[in-house]
Amino acid sequence: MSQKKIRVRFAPSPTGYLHVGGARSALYNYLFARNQGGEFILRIEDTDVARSTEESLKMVMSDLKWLGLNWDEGPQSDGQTEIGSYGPYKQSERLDIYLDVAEELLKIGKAYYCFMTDEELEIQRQKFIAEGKNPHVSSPYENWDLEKAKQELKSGRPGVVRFKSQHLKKDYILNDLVRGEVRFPSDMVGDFVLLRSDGMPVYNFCCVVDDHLMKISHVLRAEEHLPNTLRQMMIYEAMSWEFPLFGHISLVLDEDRQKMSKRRGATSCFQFKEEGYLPEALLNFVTLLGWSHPEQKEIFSLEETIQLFNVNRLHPSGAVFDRVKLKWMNSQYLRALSNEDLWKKTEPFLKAANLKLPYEDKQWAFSSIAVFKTYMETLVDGVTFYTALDDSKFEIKPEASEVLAWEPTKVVLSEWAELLKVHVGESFTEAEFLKIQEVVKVKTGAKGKNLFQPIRVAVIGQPHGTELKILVPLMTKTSLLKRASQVLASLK
RNA sequence: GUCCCCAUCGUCUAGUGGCCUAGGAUGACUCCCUUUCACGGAGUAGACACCGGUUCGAAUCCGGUUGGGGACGCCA
Repeated sequence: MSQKKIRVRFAPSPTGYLHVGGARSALYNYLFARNQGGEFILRIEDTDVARSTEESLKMVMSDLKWLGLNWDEGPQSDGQTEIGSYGPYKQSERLDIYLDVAEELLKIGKAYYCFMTDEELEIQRQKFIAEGKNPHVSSPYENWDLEKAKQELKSGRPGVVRFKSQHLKKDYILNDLVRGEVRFPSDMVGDFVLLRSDGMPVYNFCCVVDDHLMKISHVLRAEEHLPNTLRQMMIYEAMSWEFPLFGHISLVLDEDRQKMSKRRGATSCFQFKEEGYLPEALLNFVTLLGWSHPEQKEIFSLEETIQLFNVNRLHPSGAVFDRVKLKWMNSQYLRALSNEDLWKKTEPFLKAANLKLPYEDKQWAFSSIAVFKTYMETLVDGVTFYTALDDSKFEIKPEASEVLAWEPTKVVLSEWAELLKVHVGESFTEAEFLKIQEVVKVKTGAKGKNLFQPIRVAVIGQPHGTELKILVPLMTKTSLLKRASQVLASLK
C-alpha cells in the first residue's frame, strides 16, 4: 500500500463562537498534521442554512487565529479568498457536487426518495418504541421505482432522499485510532436522510463526500460522532470509496459530567479571551484534556507538543473541564511573561475599564506590572489591581470597618497624613515610605497590625492587599493625601 | 426504551501482567517564608467502581454487574 499523504481537517459549523471542545478537536488535528508533516484543512459545514451565518464564520476563524492554529487550506479571514486546490471549502458552495453523488446513489439503488410525512414518521417511531425496538425509519417507498418517484416529485409532493440501510445485515467494524475495535450492528441506524426535501444535503452525507474528495486521510473528531461514523461507513461502502482512518476523542464535560454548557460559565474561546486568558495557556490546558505529555510535564509550548504529539497518547474517557486548574495554568503563563509583554497584554483591559492611572510613562507601567504579576491569574485581575491606583475609584471597603474601629487608628492616620503633607516632592521611594512609616510608629507608639492595617486602609481602602512599600512608590502624594483625608473624615 | 462508548485520588492524568505498600499535577489541609493577602518552599490526607475468571503473579487480559456519558433529527 502506498503511503498516503496525511491530510486532516477541522470542520466547524458556523453557528457561534468556537467552543473549547471544538478548539480541542481543531488542536488535535493541527498537532497531528504538523507532527506528521501533513496538511491541516479548514472546511465549513454550513448546510444548516437557518443557523449558519457569515458572522459566525468570521468569529470561528478569528478564534482559531487567536489560538495560533493556522490552516493550510480553506477560507481565509478576509472572507474573499480560499487557499488550496480542493475547494470550495464551504459546503454551501458545493451543492452540485453532493447532488451528483446523490444521483449516483439513487441510480445504483443505494438510496431512494421517501415521501413519508412527519406525522407518519412520528407514528412509526412511537410504534417501534412501544415494541421495544430501535425507533428507526422503515419506509414503504424503499423499493419504489426511481422514475416513478421522480414523477411524484415533479407533481409537487415533498420528498427526501434516504440511504437504504435495511438490507445491510452485518456488523461494521471500525478500527478506531483511540478506541481500538468498535463493532456497530448495521441496524443501529435507520434509513437516514441524505437530501432534505428542499434539496439541501445533510451533514453525514456532505462529510463523506468532502472527506473523500478532499483526500482526507484521518478524521479526528469528538466521540459524539461515533454513531455517525457507521452511517458514513455505509456511504463510503456504497460508493466503493476507501475509508479514511477514524479516531474518536473523548468529550469535554462540565463539573457535573454533562457536556459543557454555558450555564456553568465560559464555554467559548472568545469568552476566555475576554476573561483575560492567554491563548497559550488555554491551548496547553486543553491539550491535557485527553492527551498526556510522555514525561508528564504540565506546562509546555505548542512547538513542543507538535514534536511529541502521538495519537497513541489520546485518552478515550471523557474529561471534566476544571476551570480552577485552567486559572492556575494561566497564572503560570502570566508569570513567565516579561514585564513589557505582560503590560502590553494587560493594557487593553485597563483601557476597556476606563482607568485613570497616576503616571503614564512606560517605566512606571513596567515596574507596576512587575508588582502585580505574582498576584494575577488572568489579565482581568490586572484591572482590579490598577483600579486600586485610580483615585476616582477609591472607596473604603466594608472589610475595613473593623480596622477603622480600632482605638489607635485615628492617631496613626492623623500622623500619616501630617507626614505626607510635609513630604517634599510628588512621589515616594520605598526608603522614603519606610521612613515615614517608622516615624508614625515612633510618634504614636502603634506597632504591628495596629500600625500597618490603618495605613493600608488609608492607601487602598481595605486591610489586605499588596505590600505597601511596593505600592506607595507607584502612587502620588496628592492621591495619598486625598485618600488619607477621606478615611480620616469617615472616622468622625 | 434501544444501540454504542467509557470507568485510577474531588478534578486532569501516569500506568500496556511482576519495577505499584499505584507516580505527577491541580484543588484541600498543615508548616516555613512574610509585621497583611498573595507568590515561593516543605509536608499531610486522598483513587485502581464491584463480582467472577485467566495466570505463579492483575490497576493492567477476559466475562458479567453497577455507574456515568453519547447517539437515536429534513442539527452538526
